[in-house]
Amino acid sequence: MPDTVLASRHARLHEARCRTCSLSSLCLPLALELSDMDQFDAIIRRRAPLKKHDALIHQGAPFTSVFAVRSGSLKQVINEKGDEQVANFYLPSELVGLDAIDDTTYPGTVYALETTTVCEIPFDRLDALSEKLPELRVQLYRSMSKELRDDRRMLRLLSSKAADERMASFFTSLSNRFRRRGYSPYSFRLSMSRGDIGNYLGLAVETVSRILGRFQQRGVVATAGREVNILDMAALERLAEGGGDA
Amino acid sequence: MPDTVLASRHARLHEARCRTCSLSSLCLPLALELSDMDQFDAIIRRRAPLKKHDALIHQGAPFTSVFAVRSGSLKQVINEKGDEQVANFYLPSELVGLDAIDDTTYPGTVYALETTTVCEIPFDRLDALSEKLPELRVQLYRSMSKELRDDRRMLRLLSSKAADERMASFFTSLSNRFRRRGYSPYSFRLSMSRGDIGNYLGLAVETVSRILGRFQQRGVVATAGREVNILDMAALERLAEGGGDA
DNA sequence: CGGCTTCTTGATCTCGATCAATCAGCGTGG
DNA sequence: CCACGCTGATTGATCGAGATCAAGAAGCCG
Repeated sequence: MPDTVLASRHARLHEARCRTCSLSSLCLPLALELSDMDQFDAIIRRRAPLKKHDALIHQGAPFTSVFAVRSGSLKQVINEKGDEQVANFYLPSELVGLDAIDDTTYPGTVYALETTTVCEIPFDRLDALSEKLPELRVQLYRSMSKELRDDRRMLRLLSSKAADERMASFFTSLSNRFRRRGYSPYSFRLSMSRGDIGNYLGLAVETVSRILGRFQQRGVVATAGREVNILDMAALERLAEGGGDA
Repeated sequence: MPDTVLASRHARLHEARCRTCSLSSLCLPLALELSDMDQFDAIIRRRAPLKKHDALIHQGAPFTSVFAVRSGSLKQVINEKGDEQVANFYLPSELVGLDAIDDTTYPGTVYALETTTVCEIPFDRLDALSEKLPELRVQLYRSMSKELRDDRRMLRLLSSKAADERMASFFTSLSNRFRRRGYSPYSFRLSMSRGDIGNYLGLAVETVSRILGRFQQRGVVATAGREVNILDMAALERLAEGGGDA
């Protein structure tokens, strides 16, 4: 193994510490003191970056760890008898694998949508450490609770909203998540395909396309390929909340 | 306050101990030793039974406790601008309120569907106790994880299944939950109205009715009012899994 | 440049929503 | 105890949003 590789890996490992991670204020160690953060840091396993289409987790594999997204993005796909269903997207600072704790296997395959790096957090170590660090424990409860709440939002979306409300909602959700991470909430690039979006929202690809067209006509959201520009955030939010017309 | 009331309350409080509760093997203290169970017992607050239509939790109220259902059943209703959406049903041994930990208010109103008793578990006490009892902590993680997983199942249902698959899925889910609790998985009484079911599954009441009629014709499920008889479980499960024809 | 996949646009068809009417329970009060 | 009224459930008729089928257009990479 050439020196340069070793050197760059060392650099990566070094920078991959929570203390220096720009996401630490959004991620699990959010509420920890510096000294506690070092303890947390010590249980984290660094991972080589995933390439697009690589699987981080295989459906049915035994649960061992949760993963924090460091950069890039992922999708969770649940396969039931050949029928594939996109169940979730994960952006930086979000935790992957919390839905596997219960029955000890991962319920879906998680693919990288682009080049993606994650921090692996072995769950037994995390649990043990959460015994000593109440702030960590609470943060873990909160992360799971937040995911529950988001899922309920999604349930509401799917069971009672029309196609354009779903799309609007999808964009406002992404927009908010980018905003929290310090990126522009108005202009971003989708890492998932139209197919993924449609599958996730319970819509046909063609419908996704058509609705994007309509949004563009109405001057609400402009899309060019995977580039998204939100032109009228207020209108978009009105749409998302079921305000049939905007 | 007359003696009889005091006496009966005392009796209720006495019997309402995890150690003697028939649900303890399904509920939070599931993995606890007897001595630990007493500690757990000590933080639980007993509650007077709820009558049908009573609200256990009001949407937006500050989060303080989770509740374990002891008998009866509940529904969670999320109200967004006058639009009501049934987000969940809770049966005995299930935990209510886990989705409120994150942002410190309850996201929906929880109504009793019939006479219902619950155990109130103040969350700060629970968290503190979970520091000492690793089994309790793990059980709490597992409960949340299970709910996450169930929600994902539901998402899949709503985003990609047809009306009769949803109904079939709803029945198999209920059936399994009754089975785990030692009741007949083939014959039970619905505590929720057709309206609630339709709202929950994203279907119109009329559609629910029609599908029940179809199930009955085909000899899969017989319903008489709120009484349900599953006649052909295999066919029902095939239907639920998207086997279009049964 | 060809051979992919992904995306868009158009035409048709279907499932389930909606509207409307009747029916069955069921608690209330005369 | 029964008639009344109310809510919940069933059944029928119609309509529309979105799926599906079909065909191009536009990226994208070897």
